[in-house]
Amino acid sequence: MIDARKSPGRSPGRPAKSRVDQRERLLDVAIALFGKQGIAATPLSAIARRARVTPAMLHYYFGNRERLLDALVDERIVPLMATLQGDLDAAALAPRERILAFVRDLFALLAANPWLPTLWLREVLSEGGLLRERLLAHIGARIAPRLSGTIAAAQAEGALNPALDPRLVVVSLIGLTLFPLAARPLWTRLLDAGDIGPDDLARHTLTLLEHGLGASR
Amino acid sequence: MIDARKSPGRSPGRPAKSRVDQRERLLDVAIALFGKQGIAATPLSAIARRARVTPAMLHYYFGNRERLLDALVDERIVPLMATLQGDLDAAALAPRERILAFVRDLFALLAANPWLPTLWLREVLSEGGLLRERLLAHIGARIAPRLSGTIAAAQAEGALNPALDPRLVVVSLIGLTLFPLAARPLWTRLLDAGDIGPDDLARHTLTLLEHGLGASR
Amino acid sequence: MIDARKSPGRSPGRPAKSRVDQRERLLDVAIALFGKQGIAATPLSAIARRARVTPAMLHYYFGNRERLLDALVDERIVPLMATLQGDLDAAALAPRERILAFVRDLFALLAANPWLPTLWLREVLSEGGLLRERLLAHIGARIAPRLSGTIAAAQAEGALNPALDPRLVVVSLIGLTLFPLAARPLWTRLLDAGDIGPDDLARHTLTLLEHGLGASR
Amino acid sequence: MIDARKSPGRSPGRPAKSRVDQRERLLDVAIALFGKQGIAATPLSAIARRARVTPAMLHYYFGNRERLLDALVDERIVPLMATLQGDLDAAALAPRERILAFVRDLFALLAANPWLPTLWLREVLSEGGLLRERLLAHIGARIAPRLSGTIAAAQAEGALNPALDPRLVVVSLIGLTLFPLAARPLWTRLLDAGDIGPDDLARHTLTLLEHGLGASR
DNA sequence: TATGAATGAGTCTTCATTCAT
DNA sequence: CATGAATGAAGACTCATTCAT
Repeated sequence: MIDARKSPGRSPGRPAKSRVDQRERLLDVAIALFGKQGIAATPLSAIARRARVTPAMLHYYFGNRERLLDALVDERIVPLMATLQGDLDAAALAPRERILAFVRDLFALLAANPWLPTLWLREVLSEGGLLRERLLAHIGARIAPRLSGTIAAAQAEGALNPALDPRLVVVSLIGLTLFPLAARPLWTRLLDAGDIGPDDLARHTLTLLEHGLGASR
Repeated sequence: MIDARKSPGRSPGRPAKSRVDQRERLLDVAIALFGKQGIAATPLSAIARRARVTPAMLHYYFGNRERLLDALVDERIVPLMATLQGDLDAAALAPRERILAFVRDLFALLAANPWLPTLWLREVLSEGGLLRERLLAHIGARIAPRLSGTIAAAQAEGALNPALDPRLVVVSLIGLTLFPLAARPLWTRLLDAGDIGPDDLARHTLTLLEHGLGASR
Repeated sequence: MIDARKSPGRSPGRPAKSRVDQRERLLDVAIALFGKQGIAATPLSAIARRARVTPAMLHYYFGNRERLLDALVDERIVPLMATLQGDLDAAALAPRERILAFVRDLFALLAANPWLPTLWLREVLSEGGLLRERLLAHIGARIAPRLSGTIAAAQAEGALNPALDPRLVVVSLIGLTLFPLAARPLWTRLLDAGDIGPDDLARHTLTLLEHGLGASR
Repeated sequence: MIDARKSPGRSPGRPAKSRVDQRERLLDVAIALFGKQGIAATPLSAIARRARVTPAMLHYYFGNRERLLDALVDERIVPLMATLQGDLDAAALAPRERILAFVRDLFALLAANPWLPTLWLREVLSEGGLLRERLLAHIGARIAPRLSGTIAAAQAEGALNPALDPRLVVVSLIGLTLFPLAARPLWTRLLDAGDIGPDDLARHTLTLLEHGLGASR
């Protein structure tokens, strides 16, 4: 399962404000703003203001802008991907089940971290995205091959239409999960869809995938 | 069908350099860079350098940054959308055919204008995107309602699984077209998929949609 | 007497637009704007826009900004001062009468050229004024000595309090004429004095000069 | 009485450099240059150069150009006006005495702050002056009505020629104080009046006000 | 005679970064 | 541990000026 993560709960009452806590808080603020406005459009001073510290303190904690991004990736984004990787490795499940678990957990992950879909779209998937190079190695090594491997296995088992290119199935999976969540504020407005929640979305996608991807019988 | 548009062919050798030509050339350069690096991350000086003019000249032609974006939207993006709108209006075709034509033309449009998918992802779909407000009205008025209307019509005809929410079908359509093209450089690298062209992608998506969206029989 | 000058009347119907006319028109516009906003705050482009020509044409007619100012001084301001000089030279009148004529004509001059008081205050009298050096020689040679000479003569005749320093009388004369007219928009607002016209002002000043503030006995 | 104010005396030798001191120093430099050259003609870079800091530091202390002007008005100009207001409120004095005290203090004030007369002429009294709106409210509320009220009271007491319009007396008072001081560098040169000091000027003006130009009988 | 195209220099402003305290 | 002071570099924009046509 996926845990919401968010800022590490500091039980009020304790003196709090340990060096580590402060650091986490700054990362929280940074990631929220980066997700909302994009990294290029978010100056350190904006993060500092929101966190009610001085810009100098961001340097104190992270050294410079680049290293703040490094920290963001290493401490906030990469850890989130462990679950997904786990789903794909779960040897106990049939390939088809593993894929469905992956999609379900991906939805949960994205819904639990609202900053993630937009950030990913803008800063990882888009050319010139500021987190791209930082994450490529990781995805390329741990997620992508496992995912396409699992899909190929499902096809071998007859659980998936063998005519489809497994690599394109990967692409489609992401396009049907990440994208709808990232664009949600938009289509909510545009299609008057305030009533559609992430769960409806997940269910819709799974239906679409199963009927679309299923061997025609 | 979709025409590539790009810069209006100036046969090299002729002096050319009319005011209009120059303007078009600057828009070409601007849109290419905006697509590649994002708008916020592209200073006017970068556009000027690429076009081998001074930044002052961009002001000469467009007044200011905002108005450059206005020009981009009005002269380059909005016109592209006429075809798509036409597909959805084609009263001669059955709803199901109209949807397929829309997807096919959308693919063609995105493939012919390589700057478009990323730009759209970053600057229209993402919160805080710099073209968002400029285009929302247009999409909301001309594309979105026609598209979901056509889908509903297809369902009424029994050509589409009536259990699906038409609004979510819209979202899925975009997620399966715009997104894969925008992210292509990425997954090409990640999945070692240099051999997959836009046509393969289009075919794959149409297959997926037909089997997924089809009435279950 | 003083003539209103303003732009040289081009009777509509004639082809007009001779080179000379155009030049005059540009000077009209320039002097009006300079008077209203100050010279430093008025770019050539503003003058051009108001005159419905291109900035390049201002260069065409005047060469550059400096020379436009030269033209303004030589062709518009210096000629206005001839009357005043004449008043002071009028040998037929007694000194006291010459002074009164000077004040009266100064008022008329300033009232007939509404741009003049502010322009003079800002650009001649204030340190760093942009017309200062251009006009100093002229005033120093033709107006100032004549004026203080006339005052001294009036004192010699017993028509003026001999205890007053004639040079300070000069200063006071200007302070009681130029200044009230330049600041009129302000005190009109501030003192709710919309009903006070230039004539009232002139009458008041002459009274004040002749009798001071004292109750008449 | 009026105190000279100027920059808060930092005895050279001590490190000083407190935030407040630096700020005051920058305001000193700014106000001096604005007085000398006019606000529109003084770029921040000129102030910075004179103060031997970078332009960025002006932004550090004041945020932007507008706010620098605000600070100037609030911290340097408005406080100066308290004395004048006090003079007019002094219930112990007869109206006539209050007016004389006002003129005397106004002279002292203007003489002690050499930047003030020109600045006021150019930036408050002239149309389009950059401090105009910022100060109008203040003058309109605190100075103007008290002054014309006091004048009317003096007339009621028979201490002032009742034929004069009190509002025009206000204007004349300013024209005989502010203007001569603002234009002093000019008439000093023009009338060869290097020997006339502010005190002579004050005395002259008071004489003139009380008796006019007329020979004493 | 007049101007469209173009630019260099300069202005205001923002921002990441440094450093002494 | 934290920050106030300060700055260099860069960005958007304005403007006087030039020049070929």
